[in-house]
Amino acid sequence: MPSSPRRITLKDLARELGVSTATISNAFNRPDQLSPKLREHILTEARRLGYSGPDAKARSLRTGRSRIIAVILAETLTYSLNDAVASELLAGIAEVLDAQGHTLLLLSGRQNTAVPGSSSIADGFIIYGLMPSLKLFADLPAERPLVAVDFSIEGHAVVHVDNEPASYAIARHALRTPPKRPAVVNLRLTEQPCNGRITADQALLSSDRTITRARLAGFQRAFVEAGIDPVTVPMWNVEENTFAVCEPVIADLLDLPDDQRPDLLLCMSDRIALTALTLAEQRGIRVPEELRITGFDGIAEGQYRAPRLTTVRQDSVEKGRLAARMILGLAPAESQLLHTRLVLGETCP
Amino acid sequence: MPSSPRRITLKDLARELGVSTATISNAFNRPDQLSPKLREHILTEARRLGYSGPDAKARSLRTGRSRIIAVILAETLTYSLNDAVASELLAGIAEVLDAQGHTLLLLSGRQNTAVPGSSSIADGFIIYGLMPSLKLFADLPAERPLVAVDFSIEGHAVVHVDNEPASYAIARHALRTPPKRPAVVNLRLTEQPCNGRITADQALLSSDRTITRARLAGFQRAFVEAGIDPVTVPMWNVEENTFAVCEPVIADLLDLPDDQRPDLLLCMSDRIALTALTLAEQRGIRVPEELRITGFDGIAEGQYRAPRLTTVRQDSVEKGRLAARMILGLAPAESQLLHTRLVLGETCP
DNA sequence: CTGAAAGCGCTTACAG
DNA sequence: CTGAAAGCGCTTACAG
Repeated sequence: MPSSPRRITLKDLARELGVSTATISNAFNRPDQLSPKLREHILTEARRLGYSGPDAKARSLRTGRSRIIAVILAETLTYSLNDAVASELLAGIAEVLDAQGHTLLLLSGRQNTAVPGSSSIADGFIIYGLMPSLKLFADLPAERPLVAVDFSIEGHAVVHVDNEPASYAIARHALRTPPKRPAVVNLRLTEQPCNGRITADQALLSSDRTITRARLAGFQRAFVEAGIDPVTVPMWNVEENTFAVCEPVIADLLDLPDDQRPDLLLCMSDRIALTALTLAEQRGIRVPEELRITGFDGIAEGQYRAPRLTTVRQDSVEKGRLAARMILGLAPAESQLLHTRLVLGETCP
Repeated sequence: MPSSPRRITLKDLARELGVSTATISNAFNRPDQLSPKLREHILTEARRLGYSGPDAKARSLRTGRSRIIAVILAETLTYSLNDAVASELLAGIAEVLDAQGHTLLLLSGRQNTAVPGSSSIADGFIIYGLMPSLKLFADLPAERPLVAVDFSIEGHAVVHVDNEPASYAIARHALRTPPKRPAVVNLRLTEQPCNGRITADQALLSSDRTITRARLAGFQRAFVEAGIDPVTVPMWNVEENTFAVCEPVIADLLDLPDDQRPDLLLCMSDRIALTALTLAEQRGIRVPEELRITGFDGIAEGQYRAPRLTTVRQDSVEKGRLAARMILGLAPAESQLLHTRLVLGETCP
């Protein structure tokens, strides 16, 4: 019995205890296949000899299942992990996976060099946000389940929210008090990167490329209904949903001369709206008296402050739970449209 | 050539192309082992036949390495993903792993039933925060690298920050303006769960159980130095670093009669401090005139607002990067103490 | 540069 | 309830 530094295997343990490998395997995986007494003996001895259960790599090869679900995020992991909406989604996914004895593998469609290699380990895939290229999908094992969140992939179930009606609803609410100078701050909506004012010659992404196009459509429907020609409403665009990237755009906008500065800002995300709120406070611009602001998402940070953000709440946690249930086969893999809720805060009463 | 629904394997591909399996494997893994021309042919045909590269499960079993690093979080995944400090840590870890072609598996030491089973797939482990039980470690493969973050495990490298000196520094700064009624709001520091005022008979966790004990020690050193007996400083405790859990505790504290309400709050986290700031604003208590507040962590949310939080900045992203480098063998597996930085905002000038 | 063969550590019908 | 055996899909010395 040479005590090699090598890790003990199921086979070693079987030999040691004088039983077959099947019995050891059953002790760990199918308690009903052997007497409780023998099972107890095996588990005790296993612990004593330093065997901590069947190796996951071998098991997954043998069974074809790893109990790992991969989430592929359109953005970098660094960005996604610090984004409240993506974090909520992940939390919802993790909640369900965990309860079902599965684990979460995080991949990024943006920077990741490991996707082609590592992805085949996962039992299923949840894809969040638009991928920079569709080539990625070609590398995913076609026979494994795949659910998309917040965008559509031909032939797969999608979980998304009612972006257009939600945007329409919040814009209609805001326009009930007629603004003098309404403006829209878009999130990554231009064909070419643009962090600032959108000029007339810039092409916008189509709605199959980004959900923010649907949000703009909702705003514009409300403008038309309120008798405002959408073409006359100035628009800004933000390339990334972070304070650092929003800040110069919002500063640019708030630093316009008083008679040009917008008095209503329809923002496509809470992050944009919160940035506007902070910069307005710093400049002594009173919210909502001189500037009304609306957001989108309903993240905690916008509600756990004073004044609270007027926004649209989308339940990203529930989006995550739903996607995870679909992947695990606990819910039918049918596209689901989640509804949102108008949240009236003090930034646009 | 029956086109089975089964996924094509390396072996199938070898047979199809009339070469050996070794050659196919080399085409994907060791380009230098075959002619570029043959390799190109193989890769092209592979794509045509729907073979997207060697199966990760089989590869990991064969090589013993999965290119997966597991992060085990002390809290639930739901909590951790929504906590700014944990998210920053994860972002730092992900950044390094990604650059090195590795991926991130998220596990929770708190709720996870899958840890025992799934953990053996990972090449290494990063453990964040104190585990509820040390039994967990017994199930981790002993021969794989393990790095702890923010707490110590016998025999393993640790990445942590200078909690005591940092807390001392910010308390000393705050006490430079003598407070009438200073108070401390602790984070999970009592032996028994306590969400509210800490009474004299309550035992506190020892410093090998929680980093917040070191933070309290730093505060108390500054109190003594300022001629204030720490025993006379009232303390509150918060069980979870979320707005929802902090809110009742802070409300309790702010709703004391004016002559008992603290005028200086040393908080052990930015989340606690931000909750205090929000509730103070809602009550019309002026910060910093009537109430000065300090935090700990330096999260973005505390700086991207007005007034900005006076706090201690710890670079959690760098903590994550460092831990990941150690796990991958890019940095020596030696314990590292990171330094923090005092950040003077407007909540305690 | 290529091929035949062993084996990574399991699970699972199947026969007893 | 237990045991012998096949095989999951690869990678890697090794011989040629």
